[in-house]
Amino acid sequence: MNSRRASPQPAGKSPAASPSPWRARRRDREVKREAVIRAAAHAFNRKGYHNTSLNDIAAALEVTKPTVYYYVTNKEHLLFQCFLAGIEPIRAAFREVKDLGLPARARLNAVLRHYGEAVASEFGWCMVRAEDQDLSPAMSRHIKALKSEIDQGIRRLIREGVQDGSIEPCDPKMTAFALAGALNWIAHWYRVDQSLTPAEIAAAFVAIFEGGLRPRSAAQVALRAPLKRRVRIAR
Amino acid sequence: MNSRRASPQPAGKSPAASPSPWRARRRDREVKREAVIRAAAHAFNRKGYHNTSLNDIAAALEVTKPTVYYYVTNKEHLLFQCFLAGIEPIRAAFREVKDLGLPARARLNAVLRHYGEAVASEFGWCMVRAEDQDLSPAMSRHIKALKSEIDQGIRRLIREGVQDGSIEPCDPKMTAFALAGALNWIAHWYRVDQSLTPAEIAAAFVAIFEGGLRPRSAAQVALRAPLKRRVRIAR
DNA sequence: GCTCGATCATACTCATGAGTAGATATTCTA
DNA sequence: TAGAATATCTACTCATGAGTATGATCGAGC
Repeated sequence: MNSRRASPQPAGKSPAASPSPWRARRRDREVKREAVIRAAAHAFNRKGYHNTSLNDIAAALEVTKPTVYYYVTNKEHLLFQCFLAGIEPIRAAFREVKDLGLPARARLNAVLRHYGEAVASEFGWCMVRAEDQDLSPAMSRHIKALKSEIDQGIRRLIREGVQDGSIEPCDPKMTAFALAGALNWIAHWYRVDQSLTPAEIAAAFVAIFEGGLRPRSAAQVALRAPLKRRVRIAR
Repeated sequence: MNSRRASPQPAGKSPAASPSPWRARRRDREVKREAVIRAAAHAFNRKGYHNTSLNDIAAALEVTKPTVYYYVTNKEHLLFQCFLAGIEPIRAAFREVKDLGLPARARLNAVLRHYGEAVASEFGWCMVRAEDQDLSPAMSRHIKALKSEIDQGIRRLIREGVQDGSIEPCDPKMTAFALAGALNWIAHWYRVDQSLTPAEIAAAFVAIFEGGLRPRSAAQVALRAPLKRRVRIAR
């Protein structure tokens, strides 16, 4: 669509040389573009996608609608950008944790903590709530693929955990749904209840997932080798 | 608005006598009204609230828009009716379980099972996704109150469980958020993945909540005695 | 000072969808 | 069978919001 920027080398200049006057301009433009995306995320967060008009977003930035369209191609792309901003930290968490040599449950917990924080972030709503229903088929496929990547990553960690004995045997699919669901839901209530930080919430949730509701007695935990958490009955 | 039904006694007839020919008529009307609500729930389910027009709903019923308006006052009320239909079984579950003399965890599990089934039901989407953002302030308050009632009910069961020793000590608020969130999220994926029945899913989730991810050895499960003081040393 | 491209505003178009006014058809009762 | 409810349709109004055509402005380089 927008092809103005298609040829960044004005032909005839030395290619690799000087970042040239554009660099600054570009950065400037990029900064504004990001401001638009942040403003959109904020508005979507508060009022929902459908109840937010591009006029609203423009007004929040103290510009007019065509200005917004100067930076993004349309509303759907705007949502998509918010989605990407929200999901990227989660993908990063998977990469980060990959080669740490930890047992799978520890890796899973680390990922879930990042996941929870991402959902409670500015872009959490957009990430969690970008629905097929609101999107063109192409965009829907794209988003679904990214979501699925996360889902599969969680399932894989669960499977690995069951194999290395750090996770109680369970159905990886259902368990992944339960974990992700609980965390996703944070986006629905965090807005109104900010008594905890995202990190605290994520940590609390991970603790709940780990232990489960059923009370556990002290003795047994010890006999699982590599674990450090202890429980004691104080009579 | 619609005041045709305002004076059911045509003045001059004996008031308390004969249920009169109206009864049948009324039932008929009620049947159609429910059909409208079901059709709406179905459409909301598939395409979301904002992407469903009343024309769509009318078309699904093979009538026209004004006919739909003959049975419901507006789109928002329609969503509200769907919400009520979805949430009622959950409220019923609380009542049902109340005087059963079970330990709190068993009562909680029963409620959660019903909860999960409700979310996976036809009206699950509407119940879970009826957002303040889409509703008038009055309606929003009403829905929030009903949702809060459920939330408080779950928290109460958790607290009772911690007291009677059937539930591991935990923060009731966070735990309730985690449980409800995981179950609510079913509404997002059940549509596309129907490999399990709602009851099976609910049961699987409850099992996950109970046990947690941390492996537990076989022996210990048996020794859950009535009441003991337990202290957990975390980290 | 002039030109050119980047940026932004004014003032539209156009489609969609909620909700309604005012017929018309149907059915039940007297 | 007249007439009164009841039920449904045709044909609108009206507001909103996405997206655009077009022109003004501003700053950098010559």
